[in-house]
Amino acid sequence: MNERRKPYPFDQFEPKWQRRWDESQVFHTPNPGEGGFDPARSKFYILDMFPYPSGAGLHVGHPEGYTATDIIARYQRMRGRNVLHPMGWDAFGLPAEQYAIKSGQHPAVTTRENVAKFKAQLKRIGFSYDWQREVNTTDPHYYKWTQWIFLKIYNSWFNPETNKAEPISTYPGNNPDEVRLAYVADVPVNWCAGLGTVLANEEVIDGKSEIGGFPVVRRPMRQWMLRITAYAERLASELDELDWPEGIKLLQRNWIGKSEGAEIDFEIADCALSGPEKIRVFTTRPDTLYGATYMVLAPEHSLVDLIVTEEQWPAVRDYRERTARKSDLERTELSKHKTGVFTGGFAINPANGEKIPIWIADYVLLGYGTGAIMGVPAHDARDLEFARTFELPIVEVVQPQGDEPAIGFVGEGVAINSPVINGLKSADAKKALTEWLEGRGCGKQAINYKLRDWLFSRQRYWGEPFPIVWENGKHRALEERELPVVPPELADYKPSGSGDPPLAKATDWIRYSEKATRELNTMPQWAGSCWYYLRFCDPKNDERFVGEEAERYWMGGPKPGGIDLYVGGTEHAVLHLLYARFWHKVLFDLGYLSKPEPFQRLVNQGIILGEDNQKMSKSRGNVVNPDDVIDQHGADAFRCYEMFMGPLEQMKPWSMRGVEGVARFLARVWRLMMTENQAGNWELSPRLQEIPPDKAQQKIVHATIKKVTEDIETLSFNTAISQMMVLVNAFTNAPVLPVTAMRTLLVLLNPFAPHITSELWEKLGENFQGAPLNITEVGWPQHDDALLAQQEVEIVVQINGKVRDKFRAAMDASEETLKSSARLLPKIQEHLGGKEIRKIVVVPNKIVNIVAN
RNA sequence: GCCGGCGUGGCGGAAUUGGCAGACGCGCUGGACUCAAAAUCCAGUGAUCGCAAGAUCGUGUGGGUUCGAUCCCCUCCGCCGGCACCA
Repeated sequence: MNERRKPYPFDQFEPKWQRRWDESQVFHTPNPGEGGFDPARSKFYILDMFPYPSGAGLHVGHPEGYTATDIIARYQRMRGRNVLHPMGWDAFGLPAEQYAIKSGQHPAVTTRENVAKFKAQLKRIGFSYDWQREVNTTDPHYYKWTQWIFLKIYNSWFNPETNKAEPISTYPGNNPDEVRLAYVADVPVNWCAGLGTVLANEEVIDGKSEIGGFPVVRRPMRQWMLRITAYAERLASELDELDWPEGIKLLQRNWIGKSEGAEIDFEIADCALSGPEKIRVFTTRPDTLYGATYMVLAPEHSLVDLIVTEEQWPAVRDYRERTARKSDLERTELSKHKTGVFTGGFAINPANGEKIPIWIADYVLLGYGTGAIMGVPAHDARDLEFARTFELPIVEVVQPQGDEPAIGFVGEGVAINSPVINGLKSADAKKALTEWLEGRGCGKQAINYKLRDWLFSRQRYWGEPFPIVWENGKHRALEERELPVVPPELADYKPSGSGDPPLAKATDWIRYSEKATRELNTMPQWAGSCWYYLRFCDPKNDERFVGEEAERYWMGGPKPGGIDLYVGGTEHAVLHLLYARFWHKVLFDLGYLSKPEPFQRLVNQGIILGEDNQKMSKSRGNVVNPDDVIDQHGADAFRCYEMFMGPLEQMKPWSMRGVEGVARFLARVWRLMMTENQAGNWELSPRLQEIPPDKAQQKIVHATIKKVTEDIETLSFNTAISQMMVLVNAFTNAPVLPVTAMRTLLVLLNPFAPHITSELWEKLGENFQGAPLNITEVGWPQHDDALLAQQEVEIVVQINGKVRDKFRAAMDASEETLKSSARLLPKIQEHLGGKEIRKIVVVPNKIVNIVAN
C-alpha cells in the first residue's frame, strides 16, 4: 500500500463542500432590488486585485491575498453584512499575444483555456467568491464599456475654474481638441523595439521595458495621451483621507512629485531677432536668483534655434544629435559627469541686470518645468558640477546657519549678496523675491509636477481598439451605439517593427466608410483594470457600465472611498492604483459615481519567497504549486498555512514543514471531535457531551473569541491561528468536551478552514440539537468580558530592574499591600541583604521594582 | 545619492501608551505506544557556567534618557523596496 493514509479525510469532504457551495450558490450576493436582498444589512465590499491568467497557472503568491480577503468575507457574512466578494480576469496582455505570434492561435483561445485553469485552481482552495459576478476584460460585453468610458474621457475637458472634468460642450474656446482629456500628440515616447510598441513612463525601469527587459529608446511618435496631469493636485491631496499604508501614499506622492516655486522670465541679450523673446525658467529657489550666473536649456528646447550664434551652430547641432541618439539607459548611466555646449547667446538676469551665458545640456529635461533652468552653482549640486566643468562663475547668495561652507550649500539659510532680500531667511526670501518679480512683470509663483500625461496607446493586437475613426487627418469619436468595436481576426499578429500596429494588416476592417479609417492603436493593459471594480457591482448590465442603484449601494458609504478593503501587491503602487483613481475621478466629476475615490482601505500582501529564501522562479526551481500542496495536505491546511507564515504584509519564505505543522493542527481539531472505530471509519467522539464548559474552559473559549475577532479586524491572521491552537491544545486531553465550546471553535475557525469546520459542524448537528444545520447560517460569537476577569494576578518582583521573584495577589490590590508583600518574600530579603532601599516603584497588577544599593 | 521599511533562538515568527523577551509553529532531544516503523501522545529545548538550587549574559553596533528599553532619542552597520540629473 503506497498511498499514505490521510491524517483526516480532507480528500473526501473538501470536494464535497466545494460542490455544495457551487450548487446552492450560497456565496451569491443579490443586488438591491433583486430577490433575496436584505436592505437591513450594511454592505461590505472586499476586493482582490484580479489576476492576469497566465499559462503557468496559479502560484502560491496569488492565494496569499485571496485567502486573507476570503477570511474577511466569510467573517463579515457571519457578522450579518451583505458582502461583495468578486473575482475576474485581467486578460488582455502580452503573453497571449506573443503565443499567438508563434502559434497563430487566436489569443482569445489561449485566454479561455488559461481562465478555466485559474478558475478551477481557485475553486479548489475553497474561496467564497460570487462567481455569478465574474468579469473578463477581453469579453466584448466588458470592453464595450471600457471603450464607452474612453469616449467619456475623450468628450471631456478639465475646467480649472471648477477644478473638475466637464463635458466638452461646456468648453468656451473654439478648438476643443486642445483641451480634451484624451488627445493625440507628437511626443517623444518610449519606443521598445523588442516589444514592438511604445510604453508609458511607468512601464520603463532603468531604460528597459518592465516586461521582458528590452532596451527602450526615446523617439517622437504620434500617440494617444490621457491628461492625467490635470488631476495631479487632486490625486496627491485626496490621498490624505484614505486608509492606505503611509509608504504607498508616499510612493504616489513622490511619483506625482509636486514642487512649489516660481517661474522667472529672462530676457535674451543683444537679440538680433525681432520681438522681445524671453526664456522662462522654473525654480524652487527664487531666493537664489542673484546667484544665477548662467542659464541652461534642454537640447530640444524650441528657443535654441533662435539664440544660437553662427560660430556655435556646428557644436550645438552635434550635441543635439548625440543627445537624441542616447537611450534612456545611456542617459542615466552617463549622468555621473556633466556635458553641455555654449550657444553663443546671452540672457539678462532680471535681478541684477547682468549678462549671463546660455548653454544647452542634457541634464536639463524638456519635459519638466519649462525645459530651461537658471544655473545657481553655489547652491545646487548639479549646477555646481556643471559650473566647475565649464569654469563658470560661482556666486554665494545663501549664508548657512551653521559653520558649513556656503559654496555647495543647498539647504535653507539667510540671503546674502542679494540687494532686494538681504538678511531674509530663505523661506521669506522666496516669497519676497517672487513678489518683487511679479511687481516688475517678469515672474510669478508656480507649481510643477513630475507626473506626465499618460501615454495611452499601444501597437498591439490583443487590447481594446479605440472607438475612434480618422477623416481628413482629424480624429472623431464613434457613437455609443457603435460599441463595442471588436478587433478583426488576423492571420499574423506580429508587430511590423516600424511602429505600425498589427491592426494595420486588417485592410478591410480599417476601412470604416468611404472617407474614414479606424484608429489602429489599441489601449494599454491598464485600461481594463481601471474600472473592473465598478463592473463587479453590476456585471451583466447591458444598458449602462454599472447600474445607478448598484453603484450607489456598493460604492457608497460615509468615507471618500467606496471599496471597504482592497488587497494586492505593492507592484501596483504607482501604476494601476494611480490610473484607476484618475478614471474614477473623471467619472465622478461627470456625475456617474457616488464617491471621489475607489479604494478606501488598501493592504499590500508581502511576497512569498521559495524555501531557499530566494524569489520564486522557474529557473531557480523553487516554485511551489498550490495543487501539490492541496493534494498532500488539503485546501484548509493550505489556506491556514498561508496565513500562519507570518504577518500578511511581510515578505516571508515558504516552508513545507510549516504546512505539515498546520495540517497537524487541523488533524487535531478533527480528532478532537471524531474517533476512528475498529472498522476504520470515523465517527463522533464519545467525549462530546451536552454539558456546560467549566470555568477554565469558558475562559479560554472567550479569550479566543476576543483574540480571533480582534486579529481578523487587524488582519493579524497568524496570531489568530496561534490562539486557536492554544485552545485546541487545552482541550486535547479533556475527558469530556462540551458541545457548545466545540461549536464556538468551529465558527471561529470557519473563515480560515471552511471545509473541515463545515463537515464537523454537520456531524455535530446530526447528534446534537440547538443550532442551525449549516455553519454558514451561524452568527459570529461575542466574548463576555465578565468571564475573562481575573480575581488574582501574578505580580513580578524586581530588584534594580531584574526579576527576582513572583507572587500572586488580589486583582487591584493597593500599592501599599503589594509593596509590603514583595518585601516580605524570603528570596527578596535574601537578595536585599544589607542593601539600603532607596525607592520602590509599583505598577498595579503588574510589577514591584525595588531600587536598592 | 535621496526617500521609506526592516534587523528578536537552529528556522518562521510573538510581545509596544516603556513593565516577566521568545506565545504559537517548525526543527531537535528524551519518554510512552509498537515485534518494528510511521502516525499519535507526554516532557524538555535562547546562550554560558553549575550535579542542583541558581547565577551571568542576551532583541544588528555603540552610546543616551529611565527605577525599568525589543519598544523612546542619537551614531554606525546590514538587508529589502522605491526614486534617480525633477531645477
